[in-house]
Amino acid sequence: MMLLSDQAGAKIPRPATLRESVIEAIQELIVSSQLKPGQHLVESELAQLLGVSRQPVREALQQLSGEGWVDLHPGQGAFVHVPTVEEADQLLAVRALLETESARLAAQHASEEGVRRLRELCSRGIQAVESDDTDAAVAINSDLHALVTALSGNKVLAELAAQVARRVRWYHTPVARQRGMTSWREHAALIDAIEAGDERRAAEIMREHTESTRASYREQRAGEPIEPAPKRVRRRRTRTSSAN
Amino acid sequence: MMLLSDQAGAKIPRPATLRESVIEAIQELIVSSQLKPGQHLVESELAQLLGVSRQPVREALQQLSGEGWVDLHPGQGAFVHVPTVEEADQLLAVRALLETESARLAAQHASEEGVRRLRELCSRGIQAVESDDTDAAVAINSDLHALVTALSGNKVLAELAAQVARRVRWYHTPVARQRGMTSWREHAALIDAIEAGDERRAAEIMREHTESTRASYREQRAGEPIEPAPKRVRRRRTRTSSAN
DNA sequence: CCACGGTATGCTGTAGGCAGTCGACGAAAA
DNA sequence: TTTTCGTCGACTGCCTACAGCATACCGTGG
Repeated sequence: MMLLSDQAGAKIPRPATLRESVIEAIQELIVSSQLKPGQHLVESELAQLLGVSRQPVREALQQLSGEGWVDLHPGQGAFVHVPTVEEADQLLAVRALLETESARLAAQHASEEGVRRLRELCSRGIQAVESDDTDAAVAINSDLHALVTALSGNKVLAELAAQVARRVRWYHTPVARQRGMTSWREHAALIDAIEAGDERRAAEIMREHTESTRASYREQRAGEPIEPAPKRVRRRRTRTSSAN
Repeated sequence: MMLLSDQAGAKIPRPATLRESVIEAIQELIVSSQLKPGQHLVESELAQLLGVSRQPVREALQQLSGEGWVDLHPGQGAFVHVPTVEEADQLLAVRALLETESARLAAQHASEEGVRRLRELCSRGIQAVESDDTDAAVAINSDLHALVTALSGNKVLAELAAQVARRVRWYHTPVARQRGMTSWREHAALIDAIEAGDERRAAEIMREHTESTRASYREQRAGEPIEPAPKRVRRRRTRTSSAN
């Protein structure tokens, strides 16, 4: 009987509700800048674009609003959230805080199995950097941080950290690519500390690690004040609606 | 012209969208235990109960799921989240973390005006305790903590803290009432530290303050293992639907 | 008596449609 | 020319309706 479903974590790629698909699609459109900050998101347009009805789009927009991707103005609709430099810094500060605590707890609770998986990810990350595969490096970096939060044993903390991390990635994806190999040396040191159960050191390393990311963001923000003035405005009504 | 709308914060009591009203209504039903943990929330029933259509209810449930009040199981519907002792502890830990950092930042940035408002709340809280008005005391306590997070100057942090605080309140409303006057002495000390700009002391006081709440929760949890075994199950189908 | 498959039912997920509302545009008045 | 009011258009918010699915019931066979 129980032959099936024993394979833990081997969940069938659920047909996933349309809502979830739409959420991911819109997130993708936002991070890829196809939807620009401040832009008015018209439900019917998105619906048509994605080939679904308005309802899943509505629900997706609301969920995205809950995670800070879009701003919902009652009676007016949804607008892509305009990332402020200030807000990005605050986000990075919160991330630093959450991940530092995660590292501390991970040092307390991490199992050998967990440490093994950390090392696995770390070596794969270094490999990716050496072969200049920055995309992979960034992805593995995220996985590693996510694993640290998971190993903290505090699910609430892990979930919050994950949410913040997602937003951070949108705000300054390019920055993450800059620190290169240095970052992975810090990762290795972090794992050592976790394995040794040295919570103080683990926390300190993670703190410096995340704060240096924050500093690196602050440095580069001089060059690009993000966007000039993306005023939130309902899209002008198409005068001559001939050309669609 | 600009005569109106100068009065800051005097926003017209919006007719509020149905969705928001429904969200608050369901939250109220949950905290008041009219909807029990693990219970299957049928959209059409809630809709009828609240006198609205299914759509606002759906949207409300999804938003509530995002904030951890209900769990959404695709294809099965929404279930009231079952609060675990373990999870409550984790939530309190996260709250302690967020508020400690808030206190530290507040000590750095708080204005005189802010400190004044803190003292105002503190004295009102003491007054409430002295007149045995626990409800008011709890409310003022929340306001005070919220104000501290606001004074941190980090909006992201404040928002996260607020979200966590809301959930905490559901998990152990009764506990908060126990610590009485002690809690308010700690508040006063905290405000002193913030006014003095002593971030280290402010953080330490807040840490002890929130951690003692956590400890107080842990102590009392021996008596009531919350609920026996509220299995998540779809409600049985009504055999004879005669009696509607 | 237990196990298994068929059937019915209630629910969710999605679509389409209607009314209310908000903003923009343009004309009239100062 | 500048300000104010009326009108129009489009979009959101909500409701109703339908299809698909997962579960519970129940008869039949071992």
